[in-house]
Amino acid sequence: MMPTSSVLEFVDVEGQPLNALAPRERILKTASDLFYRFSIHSVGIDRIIAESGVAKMTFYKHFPSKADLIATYLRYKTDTWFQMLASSTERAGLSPLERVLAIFDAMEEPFRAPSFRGCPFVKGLAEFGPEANSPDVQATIGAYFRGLHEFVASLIEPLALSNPERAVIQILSLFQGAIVIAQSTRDPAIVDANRDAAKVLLEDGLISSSEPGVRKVVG
Amino acid sequence: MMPTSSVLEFVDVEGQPLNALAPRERILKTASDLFYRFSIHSVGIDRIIAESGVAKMTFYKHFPSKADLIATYLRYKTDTWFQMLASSTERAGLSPLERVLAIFDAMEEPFRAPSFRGCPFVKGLAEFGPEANSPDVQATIGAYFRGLHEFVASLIEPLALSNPERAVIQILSLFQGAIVIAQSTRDPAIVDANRDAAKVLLEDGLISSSEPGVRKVVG
DNA sequence: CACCATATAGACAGACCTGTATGTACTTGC
DNA sequence: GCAAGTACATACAGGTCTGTCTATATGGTG
Repeated sequence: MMPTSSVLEFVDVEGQPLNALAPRERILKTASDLFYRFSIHSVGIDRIIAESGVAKMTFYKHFPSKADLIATYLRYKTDTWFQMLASSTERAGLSPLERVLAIFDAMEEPFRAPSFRGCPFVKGLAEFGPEANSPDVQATIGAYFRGLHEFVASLIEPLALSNPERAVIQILSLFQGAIVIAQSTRDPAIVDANRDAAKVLLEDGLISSSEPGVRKVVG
Repeated sequence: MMPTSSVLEFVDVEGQPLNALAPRERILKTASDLFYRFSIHSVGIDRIIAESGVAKMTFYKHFPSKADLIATYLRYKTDTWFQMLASSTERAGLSPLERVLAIFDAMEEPFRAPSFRGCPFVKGLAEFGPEANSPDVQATIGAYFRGLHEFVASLIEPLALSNPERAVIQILSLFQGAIVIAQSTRDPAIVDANRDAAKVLLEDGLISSSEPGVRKVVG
């Protein structure tokens, strides 16, 4: 299916009010907002249907079950988040080190948004842990964390550190930790603090190559 | 063992089978286990009552509402967790720097436990965020995060860093980040990695006094 | 023994949950 | 105009949720 245009061909404009979108997008946007603001278990199908202005049968035509909607919601969050990370890290003129640090810049804008409520995947894992019975949802969450790990690893690899895997989990910790701190204290200063911390760690001999000063480089 | 006494009156019998405990303790232990393993919203009162082998009226005599039980559960987790942190950081012979790093040692054992499911308060915040309608629960979660912040601040204060507040949130990030990483990857190596990262950061001129090489305390 | 606090057992109300069923209106292509 | 596809509106089934109710059993203390 094409994005929004398969049914209503004139609704190709982004940022339209909800009732101008095709039903499937209305449902997904409404669910995404409600799941993130509140939590997944505490938001029922009926509410999503009511707030998206859709009939119940229409909902179940597009999403066979609530679990299906949840997984779609998490994939949607994954896509948009990785796009933000990519656009931050792929800006022209960044050195390999700066590219790693750019993931912290990507957080700044979301943190300042009043609607910020933490990491959707940490929240998802809180509600759908190993003992849950929703393979689709759990797989989507797992895919995000693996994807993030690989993404950071790919950024760190060009630095040619002596212990890159260790650096990856340290940077990931600063990254995920920043989200938790920002969520609980609402202080965006954590972004600068952790970007600097990451810089120190990456430049430090502990995790970089044992000969300080030898950097493999790029421009 | 006294700090927990507000919640647990006669817990001198650790490790006893559930049915040897008083009803209130049976309820709290069962609820604690279920809330943490699954999630709070997905575990109903009926299940807690069934698994703790208690009558419904007995439950509502000890806990006026489910929200009351949840808040008590979180206070119980707060108490036990701060006790672990205290016992790790107050060991004899530790330098001020080592005391800060000791909070990472405290995580190691919980991480290796098969029952480890992440931070109960991050999970709690995922289910009872700012828009929830459970003041008691939200207050308990907020109290934990403030308490942890103050605890780390009190450990860092003796180091006499030039920007202690910045160091506090960096260490907190490594701490909370380690929990998230451990939860999603199940790799306890994150503990050593982040303890070392914290050491580097604390010893680095960036967050210690601005004249590199001049270290106020440490040791 | 009587008294009382505390426990168990289980029915019940009222709300909410997911998912299905029924029927109707609107648009589009032939 | 007609058939097919899509969406809307609403009722309903069957289950679960929290919290209340009644009735009964037990154990310690006077």
